[in-house]
Amino acid sequence: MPVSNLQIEKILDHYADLLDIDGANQFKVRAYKNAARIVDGLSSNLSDLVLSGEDLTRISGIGKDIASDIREIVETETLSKLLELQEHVPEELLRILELPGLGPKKVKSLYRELGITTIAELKQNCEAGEISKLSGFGKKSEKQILEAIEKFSRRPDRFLLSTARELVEKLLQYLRQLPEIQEIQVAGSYRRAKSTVGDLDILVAGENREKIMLHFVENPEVEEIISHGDTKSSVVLNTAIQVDLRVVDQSGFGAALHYFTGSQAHNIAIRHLGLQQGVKVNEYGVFKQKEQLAGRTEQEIFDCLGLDYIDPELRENRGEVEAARENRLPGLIRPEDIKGDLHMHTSYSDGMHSIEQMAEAAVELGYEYIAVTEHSQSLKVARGLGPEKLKQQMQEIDRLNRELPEITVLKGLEVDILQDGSLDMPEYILRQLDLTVCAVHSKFNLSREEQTERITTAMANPNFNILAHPSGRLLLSRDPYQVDMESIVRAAAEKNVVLELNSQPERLDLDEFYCLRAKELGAAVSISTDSHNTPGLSLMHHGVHQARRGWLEPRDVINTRNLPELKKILQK
DNA sequence: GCCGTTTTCGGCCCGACTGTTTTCAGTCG
Repeated sequence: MPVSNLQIEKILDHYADLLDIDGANQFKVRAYKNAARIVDGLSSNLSDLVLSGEDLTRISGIGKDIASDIREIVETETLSKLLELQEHVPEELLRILELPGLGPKKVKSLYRELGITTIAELKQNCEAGEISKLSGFGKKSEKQILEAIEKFSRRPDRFLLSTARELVEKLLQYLRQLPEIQEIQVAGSYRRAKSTVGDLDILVAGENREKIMLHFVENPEVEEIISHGDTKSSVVLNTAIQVDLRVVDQSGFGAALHYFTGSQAHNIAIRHLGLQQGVKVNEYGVFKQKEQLAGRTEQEIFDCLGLDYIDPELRENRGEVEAARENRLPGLIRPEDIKGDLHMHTSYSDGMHSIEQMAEAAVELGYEYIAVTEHSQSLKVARGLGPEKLKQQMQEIDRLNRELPEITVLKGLEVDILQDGSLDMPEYILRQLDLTVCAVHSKFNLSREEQTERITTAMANPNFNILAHPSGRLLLSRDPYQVDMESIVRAAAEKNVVLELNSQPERLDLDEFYCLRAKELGAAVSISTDSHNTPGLSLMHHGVHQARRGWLEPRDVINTRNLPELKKILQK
C-alpha cells in the first residue's frame, strides 16, 4: 500500500523530536519540523510524486537531504536514520515530550541522568523525590510533572470547531462584563476556522491590564491557572479546554490579532518577507528600527508589506503570501452566496420534519431551492426508501411545488453505493429524479484499491450526480476509509460528478485539501447540510468556512447558482 | 538541513512566562 502523506509527516516529525532530544543543531531540528509541516499541508500525494519521478526539492523547505529521506520512506516505509537514532534515543521519550512543561532539554536530562524512558518511570522518580535533585529542576517542577501526568491522561487533544463556538460565546459574555475591555476578538485556529481546535486564543485591547487579567483567571469556570502575567495568561476551563488571553494596546491590536491568528507557518512566512524588506514584524507591529510603521489594524500590516488582505482561513502558508503579493488571492465564497441545500432527510426516512416543514425553513433562509434526499432501501437502520415509497414522495413533492411557489423542491435520493459499485435503486427510478447524492455507508474496511474501484465504478453511472461525504470520516472519532482521493477527484472532474462538502461539524468532508485539489483539477463542489431536521439547515456556514479554507470561490460551488444553471449542471 | 532580487556561506521569527537561578535557560505558541 502506498505510504500516505500522514505517515511521512509522522516519521519526519518523530525524527525531528528525537534529534532535538539528542541535542542536534536547532536549525536542523527546525528544518525537519518545518518539512513535516509542509508535508501535512500538501494537497498532492507524495508517494505519487516520488513514483512519477517528480523533483521534490521544487517544494520550498524540502532540500536535497529531506527529499531523499522522503524517497526512502516511500520506498521502504521507514527511515534508516530514524532507526539508527532510536538505538541511543529511545522512542518512548516522545511520550514524555508531550507532557506540558517538558521540552527536549529536560527530557534529555531525565534520560541521561536518571535513565527515565517511560511515563511510569518518570512518575516513580517524582514520587521518590529524585527529580528535584537534578539541576534545572526543583520541588515545584516535581509537583507539576505529577499533575501533568495525572491530567494528560484525561484531557482531550482537540475540540470540534462547533463545540468551541459554544464555549466561546459564553466566555465572551463573561469577559465583556468588564467595562475596561475596549475590543475583544478570538484569534488562533478558531478564527482560521480549522475543523478542530486545540485551545482558544483571546485577544483584548483595554485599560488596566491587571484588572482584566484578574477578571479572566477568576472566572468561576476556571479549573486551573497555568500562567498569570500582565500581558498573557492561560487557564483551563472546567470543559477541559485551554484558553489563553492576551491584553495589548489599541495601537498594536491589528498586529497582535494577526500574530495570534497564525498559523505559525504563515507568521514565519510574513516575518521572512518583512526581513527581506528591511522591517521587523512582531506582535506589536511592523517596525523600521524603533519606528512603528503599522499595527492598529490587520489591513495596515498587510498594506505596509505590499500585500492584499489575506482572509484568516487562508493563513496556512499554502501560497497565500505569494498570491497576496501578486493580487491573485481568491474571492472566497461567503454564506450569503448559497442559494439552496442539496442534501437533507425528512420524516419519510430518518429525518424529524416533513418535506413541507423543511421547505418552509429553507424559505426563511432565503433559498431558491432544496433537494430532498432520503436514504435508499439497503440502509435499513435509517429506514431507507424502496421504489414504492419513493414514488409516493415524488408525488408529494409535485403537489408541494404547486402549493409553495416561493421555493422549488427537487426530487433526490441519497443512494447507497453497493460493494460492487452499483447503485442501490433500479435505473428506471433514478432517471425520474432531479439528482442523486451517492454515498458509501457500508464495507468501510475494503482495501484502498477496492474502495477506490468501488467508488469510481459507481461514478461512471450516468445517474450519479454528487458524491456525498467522500471520505466517510468523523472528526475526532473515525478515520476516513482507505481510498485514493486523488483518483476520486480526477474521476469527478472527468465524469462530471460533483463532490459534496458535507457541513455536519463532525464531518466537514470533503477535506479542505481536496477542495483545493478539486478546484485545481476542475471538479465542482456542492456544500450541503445533510440535515435531519429544520435547525440542521443552518449548519451550512460550517461547510462554507471549510470551503474557504480550501480556497473555493462562488463559481466553484454549484449551489451558488440559480435554479436554471443548477439544472443544467445536473443534466449530464 | 534549507536557502539566496546584496549571499553557495552564514544566517535561520520572536517575545512572554516560569522556575531555578542570581542573570538566565527552557518551554510555549
